[in-house]
Amino acid sequence: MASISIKKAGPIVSEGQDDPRGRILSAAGQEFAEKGFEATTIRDICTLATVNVAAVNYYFGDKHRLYIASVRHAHEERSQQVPLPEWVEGTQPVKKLRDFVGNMLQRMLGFDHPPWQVRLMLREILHPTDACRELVEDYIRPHFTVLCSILNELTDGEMSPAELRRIGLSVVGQCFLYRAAGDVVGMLIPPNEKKNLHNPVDLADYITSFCLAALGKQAPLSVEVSQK
Amino acid sequence: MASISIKKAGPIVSEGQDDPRGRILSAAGQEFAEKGFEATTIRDICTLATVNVAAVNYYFGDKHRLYIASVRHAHEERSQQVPLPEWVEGTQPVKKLRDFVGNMLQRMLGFDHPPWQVRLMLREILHPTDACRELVEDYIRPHFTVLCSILNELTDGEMSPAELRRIGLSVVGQCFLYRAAGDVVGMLIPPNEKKNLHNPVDLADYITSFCLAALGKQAPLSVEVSQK
DNA sequence: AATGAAGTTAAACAGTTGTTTCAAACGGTT
DNA sequence: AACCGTTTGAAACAACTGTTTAACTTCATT
Repeated sequence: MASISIKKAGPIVSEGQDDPRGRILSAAGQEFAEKGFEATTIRDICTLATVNVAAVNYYFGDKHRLYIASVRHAHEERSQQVPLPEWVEGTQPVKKLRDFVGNMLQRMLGFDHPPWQVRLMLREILHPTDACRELVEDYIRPHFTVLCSILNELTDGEMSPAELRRIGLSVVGQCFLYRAAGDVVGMLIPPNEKKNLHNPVDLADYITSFCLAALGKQAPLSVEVSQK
Repeated sequence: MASISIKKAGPIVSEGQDDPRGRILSAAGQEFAEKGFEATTIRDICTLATVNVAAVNYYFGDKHRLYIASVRHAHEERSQQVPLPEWVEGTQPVKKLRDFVGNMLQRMLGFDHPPWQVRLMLREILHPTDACRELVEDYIRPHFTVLCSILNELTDGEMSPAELRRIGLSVVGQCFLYRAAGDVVGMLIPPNEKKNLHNPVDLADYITSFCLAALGKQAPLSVEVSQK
């Protein structure tokens, strides 16, 4: 009746080929990332996962709880795929900032095709649902906190937490645009320019320079760039 | 049979209360902006517009063409609602940049509740469909071109078009984050901080300062801010 | 071998979807 | 009034949706 027992993932789950729950989770993530919650059908997911339609209800209860679980699955996987860089004691904050920006772009844009995990998280950021709070607390906030502490080092503790957060958002915003509005950005700039400049490495160098210059930790862009 | 005559809007359409086509367009825009294409039903739209379900097919052919039309309608309306500022001959480029950023934030964030037009366009930017190309060419590119020309003035023509575009994207990105990821930003910062700092005026001042400092047209942030 | 829980299946359910049909109502012109 | 193209209306259509049912298999434990 009211008590439906739903199979939960144990602490250690072997996500091999004979793990229906894992296959559903992976298939659901890809479909949800591609088409969104409403446009994705349980039948599509189950076809991709090669399981019966009833399996979703059996393992997750319903479509909504499957979505929640797939978002969690996505950011857990992505945390492992692209972990935060670790710095040795005494690393220059300038280098830390450059590493962090490069890491963030790597995580957001990926090497070639952005993995579905990021696209799914992006959907949740843009149009938050129940899955958003956990995503923010477990994934986004920790990263943002690291960024703010780097900026705090960089400015020798001269700035208030509020100012640090605002600067942090400027850093994130510049990266975020390429991830969220990448298609439109690609339409605004010439194709060859996109190939030459819009790769994780050059973008990270540029965005870091832009921010360092704004903070007075490096010569302004207009001077430096115009001289080269 | 194959030739279905669809009522097209003439050059001048009175969008009064007795204009079913206009009512459908407006209702569709709001619904699409709120829920997206798939999750929005024709019946919802027609109920909101107080017309019969058959009216959508009569005036627009099908749901997809209604969507295309409503995106066009959205950016046409928004262009009139928040036109680009006009500057008198000899206006300082610094002021132009500040005006432009303020204008962009106004357009993106709105005064209080962001109008549905912007949210609909945002959806198209994030997950482009057929309606995107027209949106970019008629709405986004003209604005971006103005921004780049302001940056060109500001840097005394020292920078290449490619560099100007990249800096332009830095400006846009900082604004875009608050619009696209506003909910998550709101979760990352304390509530009172959001009220105090995250309004169009203060944000425009800050973002402009950040960019001017990066370009060496103003003292760096860390010095200026830490002294006040 | 018998048991019973766990897993899987095809089929069906009730509700909603976009779209179409066709008759009625409208509004101007003859 | 009679005509006509244009617009509206309620109802129906077939297809698809998430979800459930109940029969079936699998397989370790007794």
